[in-house]
Amino acid sequence: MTDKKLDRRVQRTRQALKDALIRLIPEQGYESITVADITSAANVNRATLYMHYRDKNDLLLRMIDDELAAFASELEPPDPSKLNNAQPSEPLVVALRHIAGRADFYRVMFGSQGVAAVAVQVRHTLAAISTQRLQYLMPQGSGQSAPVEISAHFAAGALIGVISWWLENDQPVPPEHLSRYLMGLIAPAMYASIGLTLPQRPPDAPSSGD
Amino acid sequence: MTDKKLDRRVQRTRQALKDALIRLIPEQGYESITVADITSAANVNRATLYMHYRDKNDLLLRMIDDELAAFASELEPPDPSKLNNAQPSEPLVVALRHIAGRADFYRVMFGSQGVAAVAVQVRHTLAAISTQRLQYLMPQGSGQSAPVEISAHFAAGALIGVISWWLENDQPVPPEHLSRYLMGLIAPAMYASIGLTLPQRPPDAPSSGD
Amino acid sequence: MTDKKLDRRVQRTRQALKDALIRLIPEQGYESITVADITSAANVNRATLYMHYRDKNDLLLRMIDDELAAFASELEPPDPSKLNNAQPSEPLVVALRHIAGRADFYRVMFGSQGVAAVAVQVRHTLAAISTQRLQYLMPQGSGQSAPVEISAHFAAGALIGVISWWLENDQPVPPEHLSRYLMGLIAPAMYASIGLTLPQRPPDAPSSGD
Amino acid sequence: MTDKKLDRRVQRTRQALKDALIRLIPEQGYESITVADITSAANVNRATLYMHYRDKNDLLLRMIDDELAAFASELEPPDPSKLNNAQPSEPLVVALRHIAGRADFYRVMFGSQGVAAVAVQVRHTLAAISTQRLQYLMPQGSGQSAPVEISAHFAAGALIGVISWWLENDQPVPPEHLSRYLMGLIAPAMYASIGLTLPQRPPDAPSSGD
DNA sequence: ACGTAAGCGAGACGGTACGTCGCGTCTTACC
DNA sequence: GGTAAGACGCGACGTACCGTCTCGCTTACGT
Repeated sequence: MTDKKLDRRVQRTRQALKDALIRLIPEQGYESITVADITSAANVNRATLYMHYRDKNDLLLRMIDDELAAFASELEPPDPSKLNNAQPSEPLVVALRHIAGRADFYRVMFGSQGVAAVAVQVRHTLAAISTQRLQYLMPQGSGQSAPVEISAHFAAGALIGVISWWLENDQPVPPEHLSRYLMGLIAPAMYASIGLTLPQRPPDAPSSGD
Repeated sequence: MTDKKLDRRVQRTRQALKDALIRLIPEQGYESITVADITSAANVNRATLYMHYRDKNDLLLRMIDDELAAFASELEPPDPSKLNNAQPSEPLVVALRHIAGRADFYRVMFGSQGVAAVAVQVRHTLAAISTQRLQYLMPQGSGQSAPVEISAHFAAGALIGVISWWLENDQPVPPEHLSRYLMGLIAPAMYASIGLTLPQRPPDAPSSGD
Repeated sequence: MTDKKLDRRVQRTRQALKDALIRLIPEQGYESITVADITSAANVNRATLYMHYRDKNDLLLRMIDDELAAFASELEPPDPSKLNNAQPSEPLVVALRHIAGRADFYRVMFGSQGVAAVAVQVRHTLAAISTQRLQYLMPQGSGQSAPVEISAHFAAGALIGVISWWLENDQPVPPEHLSRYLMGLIAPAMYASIGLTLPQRPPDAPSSGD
Repeated sequence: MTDKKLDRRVQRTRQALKDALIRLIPEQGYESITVADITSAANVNRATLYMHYRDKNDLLLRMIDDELAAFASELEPPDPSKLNNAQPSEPLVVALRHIAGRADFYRVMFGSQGVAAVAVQVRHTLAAISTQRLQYLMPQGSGQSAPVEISAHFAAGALIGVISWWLENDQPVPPEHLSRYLMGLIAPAMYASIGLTLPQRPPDAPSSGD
């Protein structure tokens, strides 16, 4: 889609660069990789990278964009019954399997040697998806925006937190189990978010003083 | 504490460097700050930084360590009744207020221009605190649906997600409200985690107004 | 002559390249001109230049060769009576007029932004012509005070020196006057070179007018 | 004089760079020398050159300036009797000996691989010296400026021409002889220049037509 | 209180990577 | 077959920071 009517050489070059970057990140972390490292791993001249990307950061971010676009398009329209019943959300399992497949790469990207921009972008994408789903599930009349966004970023952050833990510990549980655990945690929170936007017990005792 | 019996000049220099870094981060983001930027903002020779810190990363991480240590010591031992009642957790409000006070700094650190290592370190610290609290609350031989660590990283990630959103949007709600929203989301998840259930259905009052 | 039975397209292309180079040299000096500059000024693809010339230096030198060949063929066989009388040497006037016609070009070529190889080639050509003339004029078993080659390079260098000055100062005197001045300087030296002497003192007429 | 109160390291570095350049020029010509060549020959980091000179051209021109300044200061004030009698001018011999000592260097600089700017600068310096001497020798009353400049550039160019020939042919005659030859050629021309500014025989037959 | 060791300013330097430029070659497609 | 368009390998450029290293001056401390 992105590279549709492009010179074959261009396609080959870009793919080689992306592959090289993904290969190198687990080996030495992102920051310490130089453009020369990438291009020599891709068997391409250093200047060639600059024909296609602004710098190595641009290369990385475009790769992440592709990943996230693929993720987003994999997700079917949400089905309330599934969330309701806290059944394993198929898309989540698919995503976790994908991540497990590139575990070395994602472990670095979400770890101390990672890139903040990637985590932020992933969080925003997940939050956008969550927002969409929550609005789909939400009772029609209610239009309060802040709580929905909060819930969405809550869910997105929680996912990233758990996935990071999962990767840091070398995926101690299979994707299917992790997915079930996750749904068991997210579902009640989201349910609470939809059913009532304030804590169940409204604070009848106002916080005295401030 | 750290600088106890140190030469006054040393204390002045180190403080000037920290202040300079904190001042510069909101202005230009972390990565693009050079050692020369920091030292010239601190009115100090460039070589001087290397007398006190390994490099600019060392300076940052030592600052973050101090922050997190202060946070952790602010938190009292968890009190089950509070979580139980889903009342605003005081330490959370305190933390949010502290963050709001340095919003410019934290907004950058958790944003695209931030430092992955900082976010990771914060997440781990929060997860450690959560683990401790969950273990404190957990029924002895409980059949919790998810391992404690997963729940802890879930909560930690969720907190970071919401706080990041809060900072990115210039704190649209006061710390007290945010804290209440947060507890309303975390509590059901954590309850589910430790094997208890909350009433699934709100009494019957539809979410009126907000 | 060079391009006789060549494809018309080839002729057009080569001429366009030469014209472009001559046009560009006064504008930005030689060194800083790139092949892309030349070809885009010639409305030709960059790769096309390499079909006809090895590089931009080859293009320049071939142009200079043409110039010098034209010069040399313009010069009639030397006539002793003219040198004797120190009358303006016709070929010299012709040459100066030609140079004045392309003053912008030659000013650059002989100036700081010029090309050493061009100056050297011009000097050698002039020296060869001078050698030829001196040998023609020289008494058979003469006891000339300096070897012919030295005198020839003396004259050639002197010519270049004066012409360079003339161009650098925007031709402050017309070619005819300059030619007369030049002969007034070269003649005594060349006479001395071939062992003759000129009358040391002019009759008595002071330099009237110019 | 130029480097008086400079850091010793600076002096050492600059000298090493100059030496390296002079050493390299005879080996590979000027153009093909890279900054890396110079600095690695000088046992200095590449970036260091840029601390002291704008680029390799700046380094070269500053060296030439030093040379020319040294030359100019070696010349005693001109003495008319010497020029008059066409005796070997001592400074000229000194200069030729100096050039012979660095023949490899100057052969390149004045040859096809040379730098136009150097030849131009040398010519201007020589012309300035000649102008000064001619004005010193000239009859007081006469104030025609053009001819003096022409004569000066004539002499300067002639010197360069002969010296270039001398170097190209591996100094076939010793400096003392060359100096005598040169004076034998220059003296009559300069004498003519001073005594009479027009050719000895004013053209009583005007050049018909132009 | 004061001499002296330390902290520090100034800045040269070696080193590594950057992003850019220009070259000469090559492929692909057009006319 | 001569070109246009443009990707590419190559190599050098000038710049930016880094971390280290003198070399002196200044300053706070310990006796």
